[in-house]
Amino acid sequence: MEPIMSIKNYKPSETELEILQILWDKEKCTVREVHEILEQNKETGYTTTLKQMQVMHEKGLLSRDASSKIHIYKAEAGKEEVQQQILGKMIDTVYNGSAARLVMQALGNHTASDEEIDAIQKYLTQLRK
Amino acid sequence: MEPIMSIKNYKPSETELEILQILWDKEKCTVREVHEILEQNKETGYTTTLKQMQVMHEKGLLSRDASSKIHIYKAEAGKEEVQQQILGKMIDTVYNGSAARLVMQALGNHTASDEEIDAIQKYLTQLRK
DNA sequence: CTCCATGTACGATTTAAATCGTATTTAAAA
DNA sequence: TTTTAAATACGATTTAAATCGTACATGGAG
Repeated sequence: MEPIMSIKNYKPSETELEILQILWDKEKCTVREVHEILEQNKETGYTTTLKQMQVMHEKGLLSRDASSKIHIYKAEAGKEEVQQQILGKMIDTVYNGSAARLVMQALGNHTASDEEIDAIQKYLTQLRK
Repeated sequence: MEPIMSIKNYKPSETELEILQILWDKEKCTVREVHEILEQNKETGYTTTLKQMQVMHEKGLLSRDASSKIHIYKAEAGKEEVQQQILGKMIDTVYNGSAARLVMQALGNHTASDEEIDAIQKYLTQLRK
Protein backbone atom coordinates (compact mmCIF):
# COMPACT_ATOMS: atom_id res chain seq x y z
CA MET A 1 0.00 0.00 0.00
CA GLU A 2 1.51 3.30 -1.01
CA PRO A 3 1.36 6.20 1.40
CA ILE A 4 -1.37 8.71 0.84
CA MET A 5 -0.30 11.75 -1.12
CA SER A 6 -1.74 14.24 1.31
CA ILE A 7 -3.53 13.33 4.48
CA LYS A 8 -5.78 16.26 3.78
CA ASN A 9 -8.42 15.32 1.27
CA TYR A 10 -8.40 11.71 2.31
CA LYS A 11 -11.71 10.09 3.04
CA PRO A 12 -11.31 7.09 5.32
CA SER A 13 -13.46 4.02 4.92
CA GLU A 14 -16.11 3.20 7.50
CA THR A 15 -13.83 0.82 9.39
CA GLU A 16 -10.87 3.16 9.24
CA LEU A 17 -13.03 5.87 10.72
CA GLU A 18 -13.99 3.67 13.65
CA ILE A 19 -10.32 3.10 14.43
CA LEU A 20 -9.49 6.77 14.04
CA GLN A 21 -12.29 7.68 16.45
CA ILE A 22 -10.79 5.42 19.09
CA LEU A 23 -7.33 6.87 18.63
CA TRP A 24 -8.60 10.44 18.64
CA ASP A 25 -10.24 9.66 21.92
CA LYS A 26 -7.42 7.80 23.62
CA GLU A 27 -4.32 9.36 22.07
CA LYS A 28 -2.15 6.22 22.15
CA CYS A 29 -3.22 2.59 21.92
CA THR A 30 -2.00 -0.91 21.32
CA VAL A 31 -3.75 -3.04 18.73
CA ARG A 32 -5.32 -5.05 21.51
CA GLU A 33 -6.80 -1.99 23.16
CA VAL A 34 -8.30 -0.82 19.91
CA HIS A 35 -9.54 -4.30 19.16
CA GLU A 36 -11.27 -4.68 22.49
CA ILE A 37 -13.15 -1.44 22.02
CA LEU A 38 -14.08 -2.41 18.49
CA GLU A 39 -15.33 -5.77 19.69
CA GLN A 40 -17.90 -4.10 21.92
CA ASN A 41 -19.82 -3.05 18.84
CA LYS A 42 -19.26 -5.82 16.36
CA GLU A 43 -17.78 -9.25 16.09
CA THR A 44 -14.36 -9.20 14.51
CA GLY A 45 -11.13 -11.15 14.73
CA TYR A 46 -7.97 -9.80 16.33
CA THR A 47 -5.86 -10.23 13.21
CA THR A 48 -8.44 -8.32 11.24
CA THR A 49 -7.99 -5.31 13.47
CA LEU A 50 -4.23 -5.76 13.38
CA LYS A 51 -4.17 -5.85 9.59
CA GLN A 52 -6.39 -2.81 9.36
CA MET A 53 -4.06 -0.83 11.56
CA GLN A 54 -1.00 -2.02 9.66
CA VAL A 55 -2.55 -0.87 6.41
CA MET A 56 -3.53 2.45 7.94
CA HIS A 57 0.05 2.81 9.13
CA GLU A 58 1.33 2.18 5.60
CA LYS A 59 -1.08 4.79 4.33
CA GLY A 60 0.24 7.27 6.85
CA LEU A 61 -3.03 7.59 8.73
CA LEU A 62 -1.42 6.17 11.84
CA SER A 63 2.09 6.35 13.22
CA ARG A 64 3.55 3.80 15.59
CA ASP A 65 6.29 3.23 18.06
CA ALA A 66 7.70 -0.21 17.27
CA SER A 67 10.62 -0.07 19.64
CA SER A 68 9.18 -2.72 21.92
CA LYS A 69 7.40 -5.92 21.04
CA ILE A 70 4.04 -4.28 21.56
CA HIS A 71 3.58 -1.53 19.00
CA ILE A 72 1.93 1.66 20.16
CA TYR A 73 -0.23 3.43 17.61
CA LYS A 74 -1.25 7.05 17.34
CA ALA A 75 -3.49 8.87 14.85
CA GLU A 76 -1.64 11.02 12.36
CA ALA A 77 -4.75 12.20 10.56
CA GLY A 78 -6.26 15.10 12.50
CA LYS A 79 -9.79 14.82 13.81
CA GLU A 80 -11.04 18.20 12.64
CA GLU A 81 -9.36 17.81 9.27
CA VAL A 82 -10.94 14.46 8.57
CA GLN A 83 -14.35 15.51 9.84
CA GLN A 84 -14.19 18.59 7.66
CA GLN A 85 -13.23 16.49 4.67
CA ILE A 86 -16.14 14.08 5.12
CA LEU A 87 -18.56 16.88 5.85
CA GLY A 88 -17.52 18.89 2.81
CA LYS A 89 -17.91 15.96 0.51
CA MET A 90 -21.32 15.28 1.96
CA ILE A 91 -22.48 18.86 1.51
CA ASP A 92 -21.46 18.64 -2.13
CA THR A 93 -22.83 15.23 -2.98
CA VAL A 94 -25.95 15.14 -0.84
CA TYR A 95 -26.94 18.80 -0.48
CA ASN A 96 -25.69 20.25 -3.75
CA GLY A 97 -23.22 22.47 -2.00
CA SER A 98 -25.65 24.15 0.37
CA ALA A 99 -24.38 24.00 3.94
CA ALA A 100 -27.51 25.85 5.03
CA ARG A 101 -29.78 23.07 3.81
CA LEU A 102 -27.76 20.48 5.65
CA VAL A 103 -27.88 22.50 8.82
CA MET A 104 -31.61 22.95 8.76
CA GLN A 105 -32.23 19.31 8.13
CA ALA A 106 -29.82 18.36 10.88
CA LEU A 107 -31.55 20.62 13.37
CA GLY A 108 -35.02 19.73 12.24
CA ASN A 109 -34.85 16.05 12.92
CA HIS A 110 -32.07 15.42 15.36
CA THR A 111 -33.70 17.50 17.99
CA ALA A 112 -31.04 19.44 19.78
CA SER A 113 -31.57 20.52 23.35
CA ASP A 114 -32.33 24.16 24.21
CA GLU A 115 -28.79 24.50 25.50
CA GLU A 116 -27.41 23.33 22.22
CA ILE A 117 -29.65 25.69 20.31
CA ASP A 118 -28.46 28.52 22.54
CA ALA A 119 -24.89 27.65 21.81
CA ILE A 120 -25.55 27.58 18.10
CA GLN A 121 -27.31 30.93 18.12
CA LYS A 122 -24.48 32.55 19.99
CA TYR A 123 -22.08 30.99 17.58
CA LEU A 124 -24.04 32.40 14.67
CA THR A 125 -24.17 35.89 16.09
CA GLN A 126 -20.46 35.83 16.61
CA LEU A 127 -19.93 34.45 13.13
CA ARG A 128 -21.53 37.53 11.61
CA LYS A 129 -19.08 40.05 12.96
CA MET B 1 -30.27 -8.87 -6.16
CA GLU B 2 -33.00 -9.11 -3.58
CA PRO B 3 -35.23 -6.13 -2.98
CA ILE B 4 -34.34 -3.98 -0.04
CA MET B 5 -36.28 -4.74 3.08
CA SER B 6 -37.28 -1.19 3.75
CA ILE B 7 -36.32 1.73 1.62
CA LYS B 8 -36.03 3.67 4.82
CA ASN B 9 -32.71 2.96 6.49
CA TYR B 10 -31.02 2.23 3.21
CA LYS B 11 -27.75 3.97 2.54
CA PRO B 12 -27.04 4.18 -1.19
CA SER B 13 -23.52 3.87 -2.52
CA GLU B 14 -21.77 6.88 -3.97
CA THR B 15 -22.75 5.99 -7.54
CA GLU B 16 -26.31 5.18 -6.62
CA LEU B 17 -26.60 8.55 -4.97
CA GLU B 18 -25.47 10.33 -8.13
CA ILE B 19 -28.19 8.59 -10.09
CA LEU B 20 -30.80 9.31 -7.43
CA GLN B 21 -29.85 13.00 -7.49
CA ILE B 22 -30.51 13.14 -11.21
CA LEU B 23 -33.87 11.45 -10.88
CA TRP B 24 -34.90 13.61 -7.94
CA ASP B 25 -34.15 16.57 -10.11
CA LYS B 26 -35.77 15.45 -13.34
CA GLU B 27 -38.60 13.22 -12.12
CA LYS B 28 -38.54 10.77 -15.06
CA CYS B 29 -35.59 9.74 -17.21
CA THR B 30 -34.40 7.20 -19.71
CA VAL B 31 -31.09 5.47 -19.10
CA ARG B 32 -29.56 7.53 -21.86
CA GLU B 33 -30.61 10.79 -20.29
CA VAL B 34 -29.17 9.78 -16.96
CA HIS B 35 -26.03 8.54 -18.63
CA GLU B 36 -25.45 11.76 -20.51
CA ILE B 37 -25.67 13.80 -17.34
CA LEU B 38 -23.38 11.38 -15.52
CA GLU B 39 -20.88 11.60 -18.36
CA GLN B 40 -20.47 15.32 -17.83
CA ASN B 41 -18.69 14.63 -14.57
CA LYS B 42 -16.84 11.40 -15.15
CA GLU B 43 -15.98 8.99 -17.89
CA THR B 44 -18.19 5.94 -17.84
CA GLY B 45 -19.65 3.48 -20.32
CA TYR B 46 -23.31 3.40 -21.25
CA THR B 47 -23.81 -0.20 -20.20
CA THR B 48 -22.32 0.59 -16.83
CA THR B 49 -25.01 3.16 -16.20
CA LEU B 50 -27.63 0.79 -17.55
CA LYS B 51 -26.52 -2.00 -15.24
CA GLN B 52 -26.46 0.33 -12.26
CA MET B 53 -30.00 1.39 -12.90
CA GLN B 54 -31.15 -2.19 -13.41
CA VAL B 55 -29.65 -3.18 -10.09
CA MET B 56 -31.21 -0.18 -8.39
CA HIS B 57 -34.53 -1.21 -9.90
CA GLU B 58 -34.14 -4.72 -8.50
CA LYS B 59 -33.38 -3.22 -5.12
CA GLY B 60 -36.52 -1.14 -5.29
CA LEU B 61 -34.72 2.19 -5.33
CA LEU B 62 -36.09 2.94 -8.79
CA SER B 63 -39.29 2.01 -10.54
CA ARG B 64 -39.68 1.86 -14.28
CA ASP B 65 -42.20 1.83 -17.05
CA ALA B 66 -41.11 -0.94 -19.43
CA SER B 67 -44.13 -0.84 -21.66
CA SER B 68 -42.20 0.51 -24.60
CA LYS B 69 -38.76 -0.42 -25.82
CA ILE B 70 -37.27 2.54 -24.03
CA HIS B 71 -37.71 2.13 -20.30
CA ILE B 72 -38.56 5.18 -18.26
CA TYR B 73 -37.15 5.30 -14.76
CA LYS B 74 -38.31 7.15 -11.68
CA ALA B 75 -36.89 7.38 -8.15
CA GLU B 76 -38.79 5.40 -5.55
CA ALA B 77 -36.52 6.35 -2.68
CA GLY B 78 -37.55 9.77 -1.38
CA LYS B 79 -35.03 12.59 -1.39
CA GLU B 80 -35.61 13.80 2.17
CA GLU B 81 -35.73 10.27 3.50
CA VAL B 82 -32.41 9.30 1.98
CA GLN B 83 -30.72 12.56 2.94
CA GLN B 84 -31.94 12.11 6.48
CA GLN B 85 -30.65 8.58 6.56
CA ILE B 86 -27.17 9.56 5.37
CA LEU B 87 -27.06 12.56 7.66
CA GLY B 88 -28.13 10.58 10.70
CA LYS B 89 -25.51 7.96 10.13
CA MET B 90 -22.90 10.63 9.72
CA ILE B 91 -23.86 12.39 12.94
CA ASP B 92 -23.48 9.09 14.75
CA THR B 93 -20.27 7.87 13.18
CA VAL B 94 -18.41 11.14 12.69
CA TYR B 95 -19.78 13.40 15.43
CA ASN B 96 -20.61 10.92 18.14
CA GLY B 97 -24.30 11.67 17.95
CA SER B 98 -24.01 15.42 18.40
CA ALA B 99 -25.94 17.26 15.71
CA ALA B 100 -24.84 20.52 17.28
CA ARG B 101 -21.19 19.77 16.67
CA LEU B 102 -21.85 18.97 13.06
CA VAL B 103 -23.80 22.16 12.60
CA MET B 104 -21.12 24.36 14.06
CA GLN B 105 -18.43 22.81 11.95
CA ALA B 106 -20.59 23.09 8.86
CA LEU B 107 -21.22 26.78 9.48
CA GLY B 108 -17.68 27.52 10.51
CA ASN B 109 -16.00 26.43 7.34
CA HIS B 110 -18.51 26.47 4.56
CA THR B 111 -19.13 30.11 4.94
CA ALA B 112 -22.81 30.77 4.61
CA SER B 113 -24.02 34.15 3.46
CA ASP B 114 -25.65 36.59 5.90
CA GLU B 115 -29.01 35.77 4.37
CA GLU B 116 -28.50 32.12 5.06
CA ILE B 117 -27.46 32.82 8.60
CA ASP B 118 -30.58 34.93 9.04
CA ALA B 119 -32.72 32.13 7.78
CA ILE B 120 -31.08 29.68 10.13
CA GLN B 121 -31.50 31.95 13.14
CA LYS B 122 -35.18 32.44 12.40
CA TYR B 123 -35.52 28.74 11.97
CA LEU B 124 -33.89 28.17 15.33
CA THR B 125 -36.10 30.64 17.14
CA GLN B 126 -39.14 28.98 15.70
CA LEU B 127 -37.78 25.57 16.60
CA ARG B 128 -37.72 26.48 20.27
CA LYS B 129 -41.44 27.08 20.63
C1' DC C 1 -39.97 -7.13 -45.51
C1' DT C 2 -35.25 -6.06 -44.46
C1' DC C 3 -31.86 -3.33 -42.36
C1' DC C 4 -29.85 -1.12 -38.69
C1' DA C 5 -29.55 2.17 -35.02
C1' DT C 6 -30.54 2.04 -30.47
C1' DG C 7 -32.26 -0.33 -26.76
C1' DT C 8 -32.05 -4.07 -22.91
C1' DA C 9 -30.17 -8.41 -20.69
C1' DC C 10 -26.72 -10.64 -18.46
C1' DG C 11 -22.55 -12.96 -17.37
C1' DA C 12 -17.58 -12.20 -16.62
C1' DT C 13 -14.07 -9.40 -14.97
C1' DT C 14 -11.93 -5.83 -12.27
C1' DT C 15 -11.19 -3.42 -8.23
C1' DA C 16 -10.88 -2.35 -3.44
C1' DA C 17 -11.93 -3.26 1.19
C1' DA C 18 -12.29 -6.44 4.81
C1' DT C 19 -11.44 -10.83 6.88
C1' DC C 20 -8.84 -14.51 8.53
C1' DG C 21 -5.52 -18.53 8.91
C1' DT C 22 -1.01 -19.64 9.71
C1' DA C 23 3.92 -18.77 10.28
C1' DT C 24 7.13 -16.39 12.81
C1' DT C 25 8.97 -13.47 16.54
C1' DT C 26 9.56 -11.91 21.20
C1' DA C 27 10.03 -11.45 26.01
C1' DA C 28 9.14 -12.95 30.35
C1' DA C 29 7.91 -16.91 33.52
C1' DA C 30 9.28 -21.30 35.01
C1' DT D 1 17.82 -22.27 29.12
C1' DT D 2 13.40 -23.83 27.80
C1' DT D 3 8.73 -23.06 27.36
C1' DT D 4 4.85 -20.58 26.33
C1' DA D 5 1.51 -16.90 25.90
C1' DA D 6 0.91 -13.08 23.22
C1' DA D 7 2.39 -10.24 19.65
C1' DT D 8 3.45 -9.16 14.58
C1' DA D 9 3.81 -10.33 9.54
C1' DC D 10 1.82 -11.62 5.52
C1' DG D 11 -0.44 -14.12 1.93
C1' DA D 12 -4.93 -15.98 0.53
C1' DT D 13 -9.71 -15.62 0.49
C1' DT D 14 -14.14 -13.42 0.73
C1' DT D 15 -17.21 -9.94 -0.29
C1' DA D 16 -19.45 -6.22 -2.60
C1' DA D 17 -19.50 -2.64 -5.87
C1' DA D 18 -18.48 -1.11 -10.34
C1' DT D 19 -17.30 -1.86 -15.06
C1' DC D 20 -17.71 -3.69 -19.47
C1' DG D 21 -18.14 -6.89 -23.55
C1' DT D 22 -21.24 -9.23 -26.14
C1' DA D 23 -25.65 -11.27 -27.36
C1' DC D 24 -30.18 -10.45 -28.25
C1' DA D 25 -34.55 -7.60 -29.01
C1' DT D 26 -37.29 -4.00 -31.08
C1' DG D 27 -39.31 -0.64 -33.85
C1' DG D 28 -38.95 2.76 -37.40
C1' DA D 29 -36.79 4.15 -42.11
C1' DG D 30 -36.19 2.86 -46.60
